[in-house]
Amino acid sequence: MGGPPYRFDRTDEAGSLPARFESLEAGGESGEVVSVAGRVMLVRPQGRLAFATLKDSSGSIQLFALAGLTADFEGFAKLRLGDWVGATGQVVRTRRGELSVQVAEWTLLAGARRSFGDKWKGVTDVETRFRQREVDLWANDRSREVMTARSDMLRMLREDLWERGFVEVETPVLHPIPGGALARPFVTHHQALDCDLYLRIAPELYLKRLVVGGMEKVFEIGRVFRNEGLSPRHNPEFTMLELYQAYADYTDLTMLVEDLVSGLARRLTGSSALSYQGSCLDLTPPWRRATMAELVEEATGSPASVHTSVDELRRRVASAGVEPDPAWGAGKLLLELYEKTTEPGLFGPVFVLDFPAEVSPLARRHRADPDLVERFEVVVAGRELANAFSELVDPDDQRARFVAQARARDAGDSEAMSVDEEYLRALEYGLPPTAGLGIGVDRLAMLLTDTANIREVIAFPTLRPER
RNA sequence: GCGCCCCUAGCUCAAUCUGGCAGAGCAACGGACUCUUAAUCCGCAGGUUGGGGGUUCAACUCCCCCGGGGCGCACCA
Repeated sequence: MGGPPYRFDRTDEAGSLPARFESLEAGGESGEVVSVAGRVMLVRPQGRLAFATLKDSSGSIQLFALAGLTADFEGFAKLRLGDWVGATGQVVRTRRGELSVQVAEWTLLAGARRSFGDKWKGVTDVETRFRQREVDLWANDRSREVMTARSDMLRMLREDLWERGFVEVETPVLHPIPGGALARPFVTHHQALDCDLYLRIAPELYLKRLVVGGMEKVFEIGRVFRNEGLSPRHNPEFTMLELYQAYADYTDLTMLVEDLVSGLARRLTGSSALSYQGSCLDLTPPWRRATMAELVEEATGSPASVHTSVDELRRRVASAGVEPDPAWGAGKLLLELYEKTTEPGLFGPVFVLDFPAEVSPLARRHRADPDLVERFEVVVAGRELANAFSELVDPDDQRARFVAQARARDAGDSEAMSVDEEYLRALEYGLPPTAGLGIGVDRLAMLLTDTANIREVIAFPTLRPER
């Protein structure tokens, strides 16, 4: 059979050569033969000499071909940008000081029929970059760096959690009832079972069932799907880290979040104080802790809580520019007030503590105030990064919260939850005191790679299909 | 979903404001060149200006519809 070879024996990565041959002088020959492989990024044919820049995933190296020395020199001089080449030869340094592989033998590993072509500007068109990520990754080093950083981040996250005794699990993506978050799901259909299934909006309920079963520390890093709009901070499918720890409450998780995130920043960027989109972001613990009520008062100048009169809350929500729904209680009104007046001004890192029970159907009531729950959101760089709470363990209270959600759902709230009997049955077996945490992994990757658009950290972000 | 902006050669961009022959660099193709570094030089080719309709003697340019994209708003992580 013809065509390109089925394999190629590479001895060295391009990026490893400069350090190894640091002492080689200009015009010098090392006497060492290496084989390298990669993509041709530039070609500089020059009569009976030719230079090419070869790039692999570790870096670049110059190939140096000579008519009298290189097999099929004519073919080499005709390489096109984008061709994949394997080359073998002695490592030399040219007279001008460029470390090179002096090509004796070479082979075309894959020809590029298409090339993006511009050596200087590469590919900048956003649509091309995300629709044809293969071209983006080839043309833009930065894109590969971001992908690699994301992988490093995930590895470190897992290592951290394993060291702390957490067990990684996988739970269903296809859910008979979407639960664990307030969001509109994607619907699909199973032919053999002849029933609709929903792509998960959160793994939460299944993970807590594992805790019921005795798995005291579990986590899952997985894709979740929400049928909502796209934005620079929202992709319909995104990656969530959720973890559950028995015998712990939400205060324990504040410390865990601080440690995890600042530790990642330090190991990935070298410092727990980093620069994000031109702003200084210091993730060194401890982070500020403040209740939602305190923050609203701070931002608006007058006190507000779930115990403020509904009339006053309604008035203040209206003056913040939101038409209050008559069905909203004090809790929902306070959350609206917070989201409109306070959250936009937060940069963080800050723990926003103690949410209204009304808007938190899976969280346990606050030990000091039954109208609140023990829940926090983490705001970092002006956006929500994580959400956590002491888990609701009482099956009767959970049923009541589900029923309230179902009523809202019947009243037209497409993001409200349904009553999940399977989950209630699990709770009846006994869920020990447990704290649970969710972190938006893509947003964490954005922070750590200093990228402004969630699409930068997702290899193939959701786009409208080409027609 | 609503508002504003963008779409010109394979890539990066001019020409659009003020309607008057669609251009350049890179890539590609042909050629020259024995140390280049975005090599250089000579030559050649490359377009239904996102699609459709309208106004006009004349439309990349002005108007309308459609498609795709970006940002903002809304919702969320």
